[in-house]
Amino acid sequence: MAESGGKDTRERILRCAEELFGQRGYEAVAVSDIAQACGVSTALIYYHYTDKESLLRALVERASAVFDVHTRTAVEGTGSARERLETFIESWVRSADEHESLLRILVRPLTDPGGPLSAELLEGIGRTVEDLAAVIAEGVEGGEFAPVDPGMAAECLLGLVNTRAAASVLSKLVPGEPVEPVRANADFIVQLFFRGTSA
Amino acid sequence: MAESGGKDTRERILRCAEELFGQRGYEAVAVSDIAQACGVSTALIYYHYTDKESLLRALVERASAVFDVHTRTAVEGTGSARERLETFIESWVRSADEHESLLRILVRPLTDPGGPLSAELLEGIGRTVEDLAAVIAEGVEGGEFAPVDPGMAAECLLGLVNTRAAASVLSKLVPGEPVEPVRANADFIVQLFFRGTSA
DNA sequence: CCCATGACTGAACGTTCAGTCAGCACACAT
DNA sequence: ATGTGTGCTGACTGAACGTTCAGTCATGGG
Repeated sequence: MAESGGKDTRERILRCAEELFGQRGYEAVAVSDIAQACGVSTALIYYHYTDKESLLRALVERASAVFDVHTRTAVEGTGSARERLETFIESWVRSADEHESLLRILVRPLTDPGGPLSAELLEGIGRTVEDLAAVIAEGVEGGEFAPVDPGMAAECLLGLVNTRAAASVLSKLVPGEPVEPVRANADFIVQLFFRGTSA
Repeated sequence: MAESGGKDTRERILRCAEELFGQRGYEAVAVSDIAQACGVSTALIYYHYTDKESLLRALVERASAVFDVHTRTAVEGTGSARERLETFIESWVRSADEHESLLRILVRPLTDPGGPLSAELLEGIGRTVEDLAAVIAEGVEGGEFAPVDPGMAAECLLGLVNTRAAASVLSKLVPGEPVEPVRANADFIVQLFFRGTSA
């Protein structure tokens, strides 16, 4: 037992921050909000983290760890380009569902540049696009895909999988919109990306 | 000449706000920033607009006017579902390019719920999705499209066209990313949505 | 028993920012 | 001249927020 409180609350603080940042966005959340949310004084947060921004940075690292895996396995994995992209889509969408707040933190600068860490985050997104583009280019050269522009296709693919996160925002905040099951959504994106809507 | 200054500066203020909100996001922009950007005192902004939020509201109305047209003509227009969706895509992407800041203001709550006006904005996005879904449903019933889920397809379509706005953020902030010409982008989305990437 | 250390708090400080207010300048009508 | 209204400003206020700091409390080793 003993001195367990330390690391423990550090983690609790981070999780509260994750949820609040994900729900309301970085600037809309006061440090005192985070403190209150996990029953702790504001000063304690500064005991464990140097900055408000360093809290965000810790979350971004965690988020990158979760989502970058999928891109890396798509690039380095074996199998056809299509197979690798399919598993990319499935695992990304699943992670998006499990770590909704983290994904929102990652992609936020796309609609809100000028926020904190947006330069780093955009760079990360740029790398993801390039990685996906490489896989798509492989597929095009191998005759698996039509001769599409890999860069554009990669952007669109990322746009599609991230639509998941956006859709969950929508469905939570506008009454009519139903929550789609994760699996159905991933399958839908796979179909749309590879076959389009043609009859 | 005479009292021309009134409406004129009112408009100038709004345009400065549009640019700054679009670039940095609502909360990152101080009212005094807007004032400085168009060479005017802070107090004058409060003379013309009651609130900081009312500035945003004025912009949102303007943005809705620009983008809702495309949805309405897609719903009410004549021609096959596919034709109407194609012109929707083309005109939306063109507007996205011309009114980048406005679009960013419109879609921001997707990655940043909890911001100001996010409820209204999300509702508007929800309506757009429903409208598109209706057109897609028509196409499915008429045998034009495969039997896809119209709601999901509509979400994905909107995700695709808005990827344009995101891409422009990307290309401006990460060095490697090139700016794609508008036309090529629209055509790409049309192809991807209707035919996928199949060879 | 004492002291060092780590976890934690309450109260404050400095700054930033949305919003206010009293008043100036100028045009026009009387 | 004198009033009236519109467009506009500089100086200011109150609140919120990030951040700091002095100090409390429990624990565990010497």
